[in-house]
Amino acid sequence: MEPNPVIKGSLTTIILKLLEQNSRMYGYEMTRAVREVTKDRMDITEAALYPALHKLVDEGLLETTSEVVEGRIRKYYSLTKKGKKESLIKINALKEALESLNLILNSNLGNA
Amino acid sequence: MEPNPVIKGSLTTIILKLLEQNSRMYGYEMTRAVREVTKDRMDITEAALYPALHKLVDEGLLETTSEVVEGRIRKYYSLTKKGKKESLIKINALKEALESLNLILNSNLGNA
DNA sequence: ATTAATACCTAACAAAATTAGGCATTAAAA
DNA sequence: TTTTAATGCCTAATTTTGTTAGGTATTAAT
Repeated sequence: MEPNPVIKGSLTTIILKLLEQNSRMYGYEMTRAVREVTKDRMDITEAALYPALHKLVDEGLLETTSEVVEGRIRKYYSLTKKGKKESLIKINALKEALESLNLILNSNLGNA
Repeated sequence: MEPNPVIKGSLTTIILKLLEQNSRMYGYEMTRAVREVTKDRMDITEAALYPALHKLVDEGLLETTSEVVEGRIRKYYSLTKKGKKESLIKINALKEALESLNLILNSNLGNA
C-alpha cells in the first residue's frame, strides 16, 4: 500500500500542529512523526517539507536553532509568538474545511 | 464568515461524488449543491470548476448533453462507465486521506 | 565495501487553484 | 426603465503547492 500523499495545502498546517504539541522539532523528525501517527498511511516528503519550513520562517511563524547531535546537524524549529496565534487559526480553518468535505463525501446529495 | 476554499486536490473527487448521487448535473448546479450541503461553509468557484469538468471529459470520466432551459444553456454532465469505476476509487482514496489528516489534527503527537 | 538510516538541501516541473475578468439571458428592484 | 442580482457558461495569467529527481554528508549495520 503506497501512502497517501499530503492533501495539497495542508502541509503548512500539519507543521504548525506538530510544533504546537512539541515546542521544538527538526525536519526529519516531523516526517517520522507523521508516518507514525498515521501508521504509514501518510507521508510528507522532505522535498515539500523543507521549502515549507523555510517559508514559515520567512513569514515569521517559526524560528530555528541548530545543534550537532551525534555528528549530524539538526535544525530545530519552534513557533514564534506570531506562529502560535496563526497555528490556532490555521488548524481550526483546516478542521472546518475537513468537516465540510466530510459532509459532501458522506451525505445524500439531492437524490434523497 | 467567508466560506472555506476547496481543499486543493479534492475538487475532482467532489465532482465525481456529486455525479455518483445525481446521475446528471450541470456546473452551476454543482456550486449550489456544495453550498447547500455545507451550509455555505464551502464554496467551489466556477473558475476552478469548469476547467476541472472539461478535464474529466477529456479523460473519459464524464460525458455531456446540452439543453436550453428558460432561454439559458445548461450543459449536463454525467459519469461514463469508466467514470463510475474511477469515482469509487477516488472517493475512497480521499476518505482515507482525510482520516489520516484527522489523526494528525486530533492526536497528541509526542507530548503525551 | 556497501547499504540503510539519519539529516539537511535545491532545481525543474506539474498540478491545481486563485484572481480577474468576459459574455449572455431572465427576473427583480430602484 | 435602467440597473442589479441571479442564472449559466467560459478563459487567461498568475500563484501556490507538491512531485520528481536529484545532491551532500555522517553513522551504523551488513
